[in-house]
Amino acid sequence: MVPVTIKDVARESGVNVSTVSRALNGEYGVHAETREMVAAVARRLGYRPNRVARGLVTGRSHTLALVVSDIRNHFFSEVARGAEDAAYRAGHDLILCNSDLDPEKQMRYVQSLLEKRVDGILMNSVSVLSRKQQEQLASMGIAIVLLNRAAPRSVFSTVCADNLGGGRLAAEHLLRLGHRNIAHVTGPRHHGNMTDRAKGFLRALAAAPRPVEPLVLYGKNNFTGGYEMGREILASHPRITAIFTANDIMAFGVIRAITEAGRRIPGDFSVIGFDDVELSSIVNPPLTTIQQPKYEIGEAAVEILLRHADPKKPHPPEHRVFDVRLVERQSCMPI
Amino acid sequence: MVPVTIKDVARESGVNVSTVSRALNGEYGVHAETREMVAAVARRLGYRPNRVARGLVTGRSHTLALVVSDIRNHFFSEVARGAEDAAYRAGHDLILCNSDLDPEKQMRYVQSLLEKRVDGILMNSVSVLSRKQQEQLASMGIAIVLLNRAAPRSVFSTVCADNLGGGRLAAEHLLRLGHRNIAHVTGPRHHGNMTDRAKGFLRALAAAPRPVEPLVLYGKNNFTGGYEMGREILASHPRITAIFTANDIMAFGVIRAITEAGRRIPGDFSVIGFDDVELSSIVNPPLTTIQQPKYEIGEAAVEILLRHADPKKPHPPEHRVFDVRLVERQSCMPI
DNA sequence: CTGAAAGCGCTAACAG
DNA sequence: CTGTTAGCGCTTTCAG
Repeated sequence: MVPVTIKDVARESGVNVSTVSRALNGEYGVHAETREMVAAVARRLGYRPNRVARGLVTGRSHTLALVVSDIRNHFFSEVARGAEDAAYRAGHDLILCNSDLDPEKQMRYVQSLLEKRVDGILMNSVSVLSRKQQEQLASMGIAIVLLNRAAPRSVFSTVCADNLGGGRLAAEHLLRLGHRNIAHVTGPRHHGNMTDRAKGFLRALAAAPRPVEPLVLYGKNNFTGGYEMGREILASHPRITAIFTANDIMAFGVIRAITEAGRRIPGDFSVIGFDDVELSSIVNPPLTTIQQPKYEIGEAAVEILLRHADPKKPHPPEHRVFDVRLVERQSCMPI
Repeated sequence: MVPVTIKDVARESGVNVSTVSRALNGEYGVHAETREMVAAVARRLGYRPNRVARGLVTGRSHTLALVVSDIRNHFFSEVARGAEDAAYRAGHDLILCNSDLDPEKQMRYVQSLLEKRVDGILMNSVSVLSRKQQEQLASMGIAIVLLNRAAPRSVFSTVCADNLGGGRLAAEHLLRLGHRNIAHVTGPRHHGNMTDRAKGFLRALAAAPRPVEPLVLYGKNNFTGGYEMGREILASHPRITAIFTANDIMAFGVIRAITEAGRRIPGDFSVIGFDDVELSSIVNPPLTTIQQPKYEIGEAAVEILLRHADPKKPHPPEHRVFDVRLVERQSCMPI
């Protein structure tokens, strides 16, 4: 129960602790026999190196952290899985933090992670933070990768999907189907990713041969928000025939509002979402949506993080953007 | 960039490091003035205590780990959120591990976590492990809480929902609606929780005034599994009017098979699930299901873990079972 | 190839 | 109330 240390192994095998250390870490300059003997003793004693102690001297904890708003959000659990797999492959652990997008909480987490000497932090978004907090973050001397759109001037590395392109894809699809009375249902203003989706969408609609100007509704970026905005469309905007929502969950809310009112999808309304959440293929009707590679985003973020984790050789920030694609299912039809 | 240590603070404030330590940790026996002075210096220098150094001497890392099969599973992301919140409140961090139910991988994780000196491990299930591996685990001298049914003889603490009772609730509901040709769609045999759900279900059906013996189908416990078994029911068991699935995702698969065949829910088939996943209220029709308190399970598991984390005062294993409840939505109707 | 020794940053007796 | 002194378990010069 009381853990066996490197000293015990040294004593038991009649060599010095430094030799044990070298032998076990496969360093150069240990006689093969010695190495094997030490290894045998270590195994016999059930020796487990104490990584905390090692971390203290090497300065590297082999631990990364993932700060998301809420792991229950399917997007983040996908990202988390990709990140954890990548971290695992590299021999690192991943600490999970839920910030609820609360700036205070997010900063507290970062402080605490810094005290734990994590090698790097993977963060949801930093847009809720004040300018000052962001500068503070940047000056902390820890590797940080952000999970949102590339801000070219940002000192942080970023990984995200091509939200702009995704918005465009959605617009082109609706246009192609002949819709001209179109609504865009999105989250709060200035929500980084969603803003880009809206921007790509609006631009593509404006660039059409016969430009269309959609109705844009802002609300909560969840099921309830979608539901509420769906009801508003039903009540006040009778000409709308197609709706693009900034994420799938909002689409589900919109769909609920519509079907509840006895209207049909895609018969009366075409709706297209964004994300391609697991359940998008399961709902009825299956949702046409823009897919973004969530797992790969998590993986890539960790890979970048690891590349930047060594404070001795600084890298310039990297910005990686993943392509998205249209997944046609059954929630859209020609006008 | 080079971190400031307790020594720097000591030098700068003209006291000994031990005084700094005491002052900053709010221990007894430090002159109020001294404490404030030290605190001021620490703040000015931007001192951040190095927790790994502290952990080395105190023997406590203030880190817990959560080993689940896959965080993308909604059940686990709920549990993870509850666990993380509880850990955060207690000043602990949570390391996330995905085992894919692979015994080797699971044991490797545990080894690695042990080397990191985590204070406790919260684990999915241990049933995939061999008897020998389980004993090994138990003898490692680390606090472990399991997320599955209470095995009274188990040396591990456990937290789970009342799966037996949940199965019973489902049976009673279907019986109450007048169904007598009933199927149970479940996962692989010997899947701990699901086995209990089946058991509770079968018992309640057998205990009815006019006992009914259901058709029981085993398959993959995911959407595809549900879909396949749904098709089998359609093809080979024409008399079935009600289906209880061992989880919601399988219910979605069953529903898909049924609606795809042009049959209606709840008109032709009543279906009831288990879990009350977020999207159960979103699908069409909204799914009647047995709700288990996922978030609370995660919370409780961490609380127990923390209680057991101090190796100096051992506790006997705790077994906590959470009540479940029937959530009536629109996927069931009287025969 | 191996041992001795220093020290990572911090806490915890033990004196004073 | 505060300073001195040992380490925690490990890696890493530096000698030998």
